[in-house]
Amino acid sequence: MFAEPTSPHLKVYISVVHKLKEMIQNDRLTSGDRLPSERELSERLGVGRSSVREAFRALELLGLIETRHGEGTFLRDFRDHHLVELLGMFILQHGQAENDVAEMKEWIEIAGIKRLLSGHEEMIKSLADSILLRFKQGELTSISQIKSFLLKSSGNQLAYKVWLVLHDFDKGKAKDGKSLEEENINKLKEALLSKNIDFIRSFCTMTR
Amino acid sequence: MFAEPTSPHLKVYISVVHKLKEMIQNDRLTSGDRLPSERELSERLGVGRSSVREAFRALELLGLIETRHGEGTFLRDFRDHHLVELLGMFILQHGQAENDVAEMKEWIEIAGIKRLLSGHEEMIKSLADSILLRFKQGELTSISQIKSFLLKSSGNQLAYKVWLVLHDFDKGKAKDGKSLEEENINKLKEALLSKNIDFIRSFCTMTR
DNA sequence: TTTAACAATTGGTCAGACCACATCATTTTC
DNA sequence: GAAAATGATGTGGTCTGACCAATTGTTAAA
Repeated sequence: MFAEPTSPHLKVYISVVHKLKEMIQNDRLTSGDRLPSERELSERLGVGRSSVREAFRALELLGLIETRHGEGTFLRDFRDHHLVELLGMFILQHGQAENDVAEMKEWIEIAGIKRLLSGHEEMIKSLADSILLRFKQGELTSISQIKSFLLKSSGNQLAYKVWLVLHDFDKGKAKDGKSLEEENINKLKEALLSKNIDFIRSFCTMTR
Repeated sequence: MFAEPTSPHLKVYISVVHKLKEMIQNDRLTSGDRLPSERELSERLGVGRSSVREAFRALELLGLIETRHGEGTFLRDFRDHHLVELLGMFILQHGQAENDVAEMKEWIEIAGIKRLLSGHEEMIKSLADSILLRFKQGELTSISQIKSFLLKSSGNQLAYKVWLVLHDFDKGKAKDGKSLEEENINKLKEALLSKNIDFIRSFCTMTR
């Protein structure tokens, strides 16, 4: 996955990262599962413990794994990643990146909802009802939460996950606190039923 | 920046990351500049070299720094970060429905090209000409390559990177070998100039 | 049964060794 | 004198072994 074109001397810690990746998918490990100990990995892979640690530390900084002193190393839920902080630390000083994030997030929102609208009439209706209900119950209180709900329901789980990541980055910049009246929800419901993409698009961009 | 609520025992390599960050800001270091050597940092910060290395390896995996054997460690352009690949590696691992990948890829293609078409007439024209020229020169030989070229030019570098990752995963499934005649390229050029989204959409889905 | 002490496992950190690579000054060679 | 071989030095790459600290499970004592 990473460039290793000219050099046949792939760094050991990188190879460990790759091995871990394989191990995770082969053994179907999911968040919370434990990874082998540093010493065991060191033996099994025939590399020094320090190399294993370099790989672990890198993944830990990313928030992809979690290490607990005396217990072991565990896989984390990807949603807990620290990329936000990390990139904020080093990247987001660069204005361009922020725009890219916001824009791409919007692309996913629109495309995802469009996909949703291509589904059965019944499904859309019950979804719209569900949104209204949840709003009244105080479960959905912001535009972002509604968008999240819609995307999760849209059927493309990958796009939903990516959206979550982008949303993390974008958060703070977007003004998501806008008053959300029942009026708006009803309009949204109508727009969904009538497949009024234009309104939906304006709804999605309400936060900026 | 990172959570260190209960534990007063901040891991050493994390503190090194922080020190590096300060160092970078205080000394106004930019991409290409050299960072102190591992041994020097180890002394200056009063920590073991292995801890410095753990911090360096983490930042290297992220693509924030670059390490050259025998030379030293250098700051990279933040825009080259490997974040997308890393996330892809772990988000896409769970046998994500291949359909999701292909679909999302398409979303990015369409949205990216739409964005492109909202640019200046001149730009679009020269871009179309450029594609035709490169095709004749044998530089662009497949539909994917053309899409890649278009997306890279579209302006959203983040979306382009994500597309590349998705393409990596999608590759092999798509039949990209379809005969690509100059005829097709000319039609694409026309479609770009006339902003014929429908044709472009069909062009993008030609590989499946 | 409950509690206390202990042993084993695991991560956290450091120090030192050795190799490979790059650079530059020095020396040798032509 | 110019070019090529040489070697010293600095740097990253990796491994090993040591020791500390946190956690857990086992065992022995109360």
